[in-house]
Amino acid sequence: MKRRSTPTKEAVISVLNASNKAMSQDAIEHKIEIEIDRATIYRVLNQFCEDGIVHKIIADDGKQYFAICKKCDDQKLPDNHFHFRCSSCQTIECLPALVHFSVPESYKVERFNCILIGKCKDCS
Amino acid sequence: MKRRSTPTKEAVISVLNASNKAMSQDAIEHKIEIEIDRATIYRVLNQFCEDGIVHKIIADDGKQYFAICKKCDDQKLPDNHFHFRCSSCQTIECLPALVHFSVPESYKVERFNCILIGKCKDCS
DNA sequence: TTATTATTGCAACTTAATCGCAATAATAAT
DNA sequence: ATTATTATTGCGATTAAGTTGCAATAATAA
Repeated sequence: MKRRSTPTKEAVISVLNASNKAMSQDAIEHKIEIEIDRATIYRVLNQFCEDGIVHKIIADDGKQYFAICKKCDDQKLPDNHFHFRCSSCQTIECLPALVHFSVPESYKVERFNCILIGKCKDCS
Repeated sequence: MKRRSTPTKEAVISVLNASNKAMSQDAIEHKIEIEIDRATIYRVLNQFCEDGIVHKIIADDGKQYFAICKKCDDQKLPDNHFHFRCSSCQTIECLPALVHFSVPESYKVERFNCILIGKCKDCS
């Protein structure tokens, strides 16, 4: 499916670019000036994920968060670092720390979703 | 609140003990012989989590999974290891590998939720 | 045996996310 | 420019996970 550039996509990208945090659909919707439907935002975000422009984090609240991470562009995995959720200010951000692990014989790891929860630098 | 022992609690514990995997409320309900309400199972599971008998994992599908992990009884954190979700058989299990990380200055980590996704030993 | 209160089932509710479909609009073709 | 193609959007409905209030039930203490 060929992609088209639309005001919605530009608005979403621009909000994510302006943020150094991962954002939920809800947070993105509130940050955008123009009115965009919830379903549309999800569709656009998921498309960005498919295209590798954005990565999705499932936080320990079970919700989806989306981020443009400048640091991890050149990495093999699109999203190979830890994420941090602050239990005070409820924000989620990418950490520089990469995830390292070893798995038992004959397990194959395709991707991962690793969140640390605690107090961020502004809240501790 | 003092705890009482009930058939529901015994059934849930017994199912989790018999499993070497983490289980969702739904999976637990289907495995139990007697009929138990969804809300009750959640309440019992969350109580077990509070009491440190069971630990809860939020998988990358956003759903809650519960496990009794024999390995991590004596650890400082109740749940300080990686979890693995098999993208073929959809099971989630505790891995022996502990989570190691470093965070930037002045971040305080309280707990974490780390999942690796891929093919388990039976499916690879 | 009775009293206390933790537990349960039921129904209703909340929230996140998805989906089908018709209308709209970005791009390609003429 | 104009038209045709089809990706995108908004709307409404829907699904699914999980929670909550409340009255009835049952485990434990008295």
